[in-house]
Amino acid sequence: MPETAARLREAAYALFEQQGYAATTVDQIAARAGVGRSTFFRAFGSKEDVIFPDHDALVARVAARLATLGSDPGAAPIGATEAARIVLEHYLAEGDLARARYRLTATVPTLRDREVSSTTGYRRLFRDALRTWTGEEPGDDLRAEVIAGSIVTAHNHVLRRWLREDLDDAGARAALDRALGLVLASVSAAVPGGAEGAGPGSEGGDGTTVVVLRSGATIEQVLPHLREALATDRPHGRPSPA
Amino acid sequence: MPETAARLREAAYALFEQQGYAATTVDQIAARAGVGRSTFFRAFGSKEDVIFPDHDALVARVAARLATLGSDPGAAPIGATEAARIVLEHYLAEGDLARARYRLTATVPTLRDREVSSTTGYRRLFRDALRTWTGEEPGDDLRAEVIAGSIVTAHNHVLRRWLREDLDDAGARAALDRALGLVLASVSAAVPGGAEGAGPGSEGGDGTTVVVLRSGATIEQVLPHLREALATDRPHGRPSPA
DNA sequence: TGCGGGGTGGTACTGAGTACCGTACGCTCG
DNA sequence: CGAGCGTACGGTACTCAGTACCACCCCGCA
Repeated sequence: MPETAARLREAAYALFEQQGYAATTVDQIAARAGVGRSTFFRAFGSKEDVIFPDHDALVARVAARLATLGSDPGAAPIGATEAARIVLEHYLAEGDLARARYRLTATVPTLRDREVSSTTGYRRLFRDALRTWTGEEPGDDLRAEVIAGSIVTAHNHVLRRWLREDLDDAGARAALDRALGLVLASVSAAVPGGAEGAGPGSEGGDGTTVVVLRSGATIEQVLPHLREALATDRPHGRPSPA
Repeated sequence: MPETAARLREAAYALFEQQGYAATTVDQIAARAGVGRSTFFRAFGSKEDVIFPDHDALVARVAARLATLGSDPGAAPIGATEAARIVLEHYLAEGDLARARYRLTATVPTLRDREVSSTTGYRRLFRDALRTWTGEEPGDDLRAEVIAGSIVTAHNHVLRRWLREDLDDAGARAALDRALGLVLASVSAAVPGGAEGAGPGSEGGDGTTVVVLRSGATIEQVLPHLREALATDRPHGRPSPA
């Protein structure tokens, strides 16, 4: 926002693209911006922060959107989709600046790590918001975590394609809708819509788990393959396509 | 493995728990271990590396397991499950050391970021291994990315509960099976063709797939639960603990 | 004119990480 | 036995990010 910070950011990006991130010192950035070194660290807390400026504000906006989910379980998928779109729209609005940042983060391991770890914040946000949907308790919220992670993954997948210019703005918006639709559809099956308890018959003490991936066949069709799988003496059975 | 590195690691953990991570200098660690500062940086590339030592070796083992997936599409879920188990077993074998590391990473933001970004390696590994399963191309592999992320999330969820001592070793193993079963079940529906195609008796055109995660039970024990699961008219079956 | 506060520049310091050199120990080959 | 040689170690010196602190200047305001 302030004039000085804008000049510093501009100088930093120019030097990074020209000499590389590691080879550029904070002194050089400050000198190019015509300010002192102290001023740089006042405007941005660190050398990395000059690349990820308004990140916190964006997180806050997503949090605000997710906070409106409240109690209505049906609102979760819609709200999550809109929250993800907030992030995408932010990058679209940044335009070339976002793509310049991508070129940097794709190259410099330090910056890539920084960006990756920043996604954790979004994961936590979505997980907490989705817990009321999945009906889980904090600390035992596997479904919420998985769904949250899938949403973030789907968003980042689309975003990355836009950053690489595989997609234009409209294409990215459409792709995000499709991606989130795919994720939420495949994941909704695991959400207790009617909120039933455990699966049928949880008395098994030996830890055997049978997962039916796609039903529709009769027992008679499945049985021989199941028998074969259970007959193996290997600790883990093989999948039995039927 | 080397004697010197072990002493350094021991000294580092002792000082970190005593004074905190930031307040401990590399000089102090080296002095306590009775070696010079140069030796520390020769053994570990950085102050953080002393906490995450054999990470690369673990990644390599997972990669090796996933590399055996090859072309058989039905092997993907089992192979992924076993690959995730490799990681869990590694932490279980570490025991108290892993929990000491967790206490550190839970406290120090820098270390937490480091650990988070390290999960990216696993995500990439699983994604690449799963691409043949999902039948996607590099760069347009949304499903593979989502499934890979879900597997990693599920694993980390269980691992975290074990680190917090919510679970003992056996409980963690069982929880990982259940968690991965849940994830793979809800996600396999989105895989085109699922696991059908190869394997014994691919006459079932509807793509029903039964995965036995841990055998040991007889058919008679499993059958009633399986019948119940197949009787549901929902498109995707739920995991059926038996 | 005097006074206070925010943005600024400058100086000095700590500590991580790197480069380099000298050295000691152990090995093999002549 | 000694000469060479590679490896691990210790020490020194340097760069640079990040922090703390202080002096300054400009501005509005009384």
